[in-house]
Amino acid sequence: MTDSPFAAVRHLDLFAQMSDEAFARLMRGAYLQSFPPQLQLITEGDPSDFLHVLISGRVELYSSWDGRETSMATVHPVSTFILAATVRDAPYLMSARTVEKCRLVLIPSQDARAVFEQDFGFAKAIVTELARCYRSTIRTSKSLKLRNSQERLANYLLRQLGKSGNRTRFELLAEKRRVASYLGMTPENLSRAFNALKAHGVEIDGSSVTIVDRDKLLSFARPNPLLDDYSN
Amino acid sequence: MTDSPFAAVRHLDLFAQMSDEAFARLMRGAYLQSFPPQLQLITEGDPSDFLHVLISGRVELYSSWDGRETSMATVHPVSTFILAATVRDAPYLMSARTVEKCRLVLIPSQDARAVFEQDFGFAKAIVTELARCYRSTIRTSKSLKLRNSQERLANYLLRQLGKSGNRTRFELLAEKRRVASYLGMTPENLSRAFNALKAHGVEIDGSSVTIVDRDKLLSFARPNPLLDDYSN
DNA sequence: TGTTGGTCTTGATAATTATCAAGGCGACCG
DNA sequence: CGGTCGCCTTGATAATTATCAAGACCAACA
Repeated sequence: MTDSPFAAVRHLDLFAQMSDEAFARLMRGAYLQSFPPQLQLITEGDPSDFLHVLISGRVELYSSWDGRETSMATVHPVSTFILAATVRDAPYLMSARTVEKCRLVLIPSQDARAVFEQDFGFAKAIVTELARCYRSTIRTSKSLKLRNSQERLANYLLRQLGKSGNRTRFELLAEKRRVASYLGMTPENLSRAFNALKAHGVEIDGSSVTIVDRDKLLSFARPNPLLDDYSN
Repeated sequence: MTDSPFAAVRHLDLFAQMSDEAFARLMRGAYLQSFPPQLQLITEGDPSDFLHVLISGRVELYSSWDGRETSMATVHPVSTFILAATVRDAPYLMSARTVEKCRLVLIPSQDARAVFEQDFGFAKAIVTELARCYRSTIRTSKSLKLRNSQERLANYLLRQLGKSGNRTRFELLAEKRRVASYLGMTPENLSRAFNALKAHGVEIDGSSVTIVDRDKLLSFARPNPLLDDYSN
């Protein structure tokens, strides 16, 4: 086990402000593990045994009820997930599965809680991170309630456009069925929504999206920082 | 200005763990204010000037986009709202209006942030509170994506039933149009959903709800702690 | 006591979204 | 190279939800 994955953890905002001693205590029981694609890491409802830090690969968070399933988020490296369940010592609210081959650092939840009780810097960083997650989820909820599926897709594409550095052409970072579920619709509906957006300056070829007319898309999507700016 | 509202603030989980000194510093610039019904307290997008503590009355949190509006939550005393915006020093994501006559303690956000930086107890309490809010919002989002409107209403009624101490008859604590918006539907649709639930053991008379057959409602609603138990 | 304004309900209709079925396409693999 | 599998798309249809319009009800109030 090399030192580098732990260095990557250390550089995360969540762990950067804590003392070396507290970080060492946190990592004492932590370990790095690799997982194959499509492996279920977490089952919702289970007790939160580990704080997960994704080092490489992608992880999908999803939830189920009564045989239905919905994609809640995709986690990209390097970041943590299920922080809230860990600090509350409560069951996971979402399941997690690897999308591709992944490396994760697993930190025993009781260690995370113990260090949280002792290290002020860690506690402060957790506040910042949880506030960010909370606000992000509020935005998701607003988007679901205030917009129809075409509008959600249009704004999703604009956000992806921003993340890709405003190159007019970019790749969807997940399969369409996953994107559909994330946006709260069926794959069929997503397909038709893409067709509808052709009239608003969007071209799609496989997983490659081209924003032909950004202004036209903007005037249709009406993005709003209170729904679409996930940075704060 | 009597001392009692500040005592009520002190007893909130969020403020109970901090030092007397830190609490005093926090309250130095705080003040109690009364507001009439239907008054807009906060406009989404505005900078977060004050951490709000509701002492009496009810406050509705809501959001708008493109002329549409949706109810996000109803705040009951004694509790805080817009904590996340305050700690992140970010714009409010939701607007707030009084439902009835309200008394609020307003704590300058910069004081809250300053004390948060200094007082470990306060920081820890914020973590707990934010994690609770975050998980609550995740549940809302899951409910919106995994359930149709009748199922959302059925489970909402079961939650209200629990809150009322399982008395079979209880009052809706908000106008139906507000409940409808909170649950992500129109008032007309809510009205029809209530009619549909008659077949599953629910009787409605004005704002008074009677659960005639709890088991029948349970078998229709299929409540799940991962969606409906807002306590942790 | 009549008026007024709001909410709630109901019916009719439209829009949105989901479901079902079939076929196309591409990747992977024997 | 042919076959198989999964994903995506399209069409047809159904279910869900929203919109529009009208009327009932109720509380506040002059």
